[in-house]
Amino acid sequence: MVSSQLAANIKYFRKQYNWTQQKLADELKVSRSVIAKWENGDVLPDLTSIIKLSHVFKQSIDHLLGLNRYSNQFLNDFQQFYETKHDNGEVIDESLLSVVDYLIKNPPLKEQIVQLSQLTVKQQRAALRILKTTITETKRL
Amino acid sequence: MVSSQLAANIKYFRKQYNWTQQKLADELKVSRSVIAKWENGDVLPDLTSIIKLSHVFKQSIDHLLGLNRYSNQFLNDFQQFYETKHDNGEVIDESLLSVVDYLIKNPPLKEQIVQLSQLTVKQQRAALRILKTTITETKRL
DNA sequence: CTCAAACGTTCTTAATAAGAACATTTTACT
DNA sequence: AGTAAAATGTTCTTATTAAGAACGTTTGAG
Repeated sequence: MVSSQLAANIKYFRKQYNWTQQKLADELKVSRSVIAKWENGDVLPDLTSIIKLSHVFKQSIDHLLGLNRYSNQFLNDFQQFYETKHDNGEVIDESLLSVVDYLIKNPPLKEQIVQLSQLTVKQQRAALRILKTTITETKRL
Repeated sequence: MVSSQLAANIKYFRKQYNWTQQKLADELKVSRSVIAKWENGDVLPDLTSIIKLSHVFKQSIDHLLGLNRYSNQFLNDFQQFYETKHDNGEVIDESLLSVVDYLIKNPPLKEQIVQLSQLTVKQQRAALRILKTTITETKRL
């Protein structure tokens, strides 16, 4: 009940990699049966295993646990820093801060944005439309 | 040995809040003695307690554990700035700030990322794959 | 210097994760 | 559909280890 997402996420990410439970067990150096138990929510992985999971799946632990909160400490620092860089009165809005935090936890997404920024303006607009539709449709499911 | 930082961080954040071990224990609803053991690295908090710690201290779990995988490239001034705030040597990745600049100039994209972040992890992964494919294909034209 | 609050340690108990072995389900192939 | 093999789920036992209580030690304000 700590994190019902964890079980599902382990299974999900394992499948993303096309791994069997045995393969994942080998990666983490644990028995296969315990993987089954993690994925079924019978047992919570101990901290060592959670850290290993976050490594092999390249996910932040918070993400793995399905906790999408962010570090206010970091955001405060970022805001402070950013304001000193743009002390001409440019305003940062709240959502930018949460987006930044989100991107930090999702390097693959950040990388795509880098790629996106290198397209032509026209291509960027097209890609944005597709993204928007994708998200809208996903939410309707 | 999992994370020697955790012990120090618990103590550090507790002191930031000017809390006694007893106060923290009350917040987490655990005994005070176990807090002492956490802070001295004698014992690792279980997952439930770790999640609670990340809540009361408003820190991401990765941050609390002292795991920072975005460690190699950091924009120099932000790194300096950040290091003066946290002298524990944690880092953020370099392309982040340029991405931020890009997002500031593209509020619609920023808004889509906000939307994206509110989907389930699974949906996020799916959407990201679509975005990735979109960009890759666009570049081939 | 004192004593009270904060913190550290030891010992025991309880909780729970790990692994092995066995059972079931799913998949691939005919 | 039928079958064998691979993949996954479950049970039971053992071992690990965290939690709490009680006691000991340090620290700091006066």
